[in-house]
Amino acid sequence: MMTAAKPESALALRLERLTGEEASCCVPEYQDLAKEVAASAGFPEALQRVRALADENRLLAVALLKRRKELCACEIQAATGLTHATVSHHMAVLVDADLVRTRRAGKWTYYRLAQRPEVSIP
Amino acid sequence: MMTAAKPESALALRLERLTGEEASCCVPEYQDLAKEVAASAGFPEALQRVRALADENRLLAVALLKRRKELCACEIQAATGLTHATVSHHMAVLVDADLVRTRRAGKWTYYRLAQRPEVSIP
DNA sequence: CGGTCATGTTGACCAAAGTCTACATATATT
DNA sequence: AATATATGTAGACTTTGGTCAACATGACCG
Repeated sequence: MMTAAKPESALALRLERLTGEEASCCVPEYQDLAKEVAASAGFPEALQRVRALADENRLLAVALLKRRKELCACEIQAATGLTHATVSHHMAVLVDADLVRTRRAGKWTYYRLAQRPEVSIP
Repeated sequence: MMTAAKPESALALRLERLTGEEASCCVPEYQDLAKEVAASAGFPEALQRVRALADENRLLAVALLKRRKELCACEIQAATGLTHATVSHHMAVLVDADLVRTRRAGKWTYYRLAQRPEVSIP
């Protein structure tokens, strides 16, 4: 189900590395602020959401789901012209980001937008 | 100034390629809908915006700009721990996407959020 | 059951994008 | 002018991530 690993963000590592070096003007202040923001509740979620939308085909999928309430995987495949494997991958990313929900009906898997598919700056 | 080329979207090419082949269920319908949506006014802009935000450091930058009204490049460098070259690159992406504006004051370049830095599903 | 259809999963390939060093430009200061 | 500071640019390197073919799963139907 597309496990989204979070192995110690590169940003956090870089900020850590920077600590103590050349404190030119107001480095520590902005460093602390950055750490605070990056560690805040909404930041990782917001990042995951915008990254999920930052692909032409995934954005198209959610845009289509905004117009048709539900679409099955094969319909999204038809709309995008991708292989079913790629469609499955993309939809998993959207589901992981909680932008899309799934409903299983027999052989078919239907996708629909989550209640609040909004994205915002954290 | 970071020219964002738009060389005949891969999606459009794939949709074109698919036309006429194996019209299984309702392929043409969703194909047409997809083309219509992808070609609509808001789609390319929305895609550019979410892609601009879909990076940890750029999202951090706009999140900081949401708290401090203005930041100069060196402050963003301090906050992210990146080199000034990389910061310059990232901010250019945000400016290109019209999420951030610049103001030049002597040696310093100040960045602030654009009036409507919202992102939405097209 | 055995077969077919719709979908999920895995591994490999490759293009896109982030990052850095080195160099260039611009503004201010002495 | 000459030097220092702040930022932009160009090229190379490296990682990320989109894509597909091949295989696996799961549900329906004869």
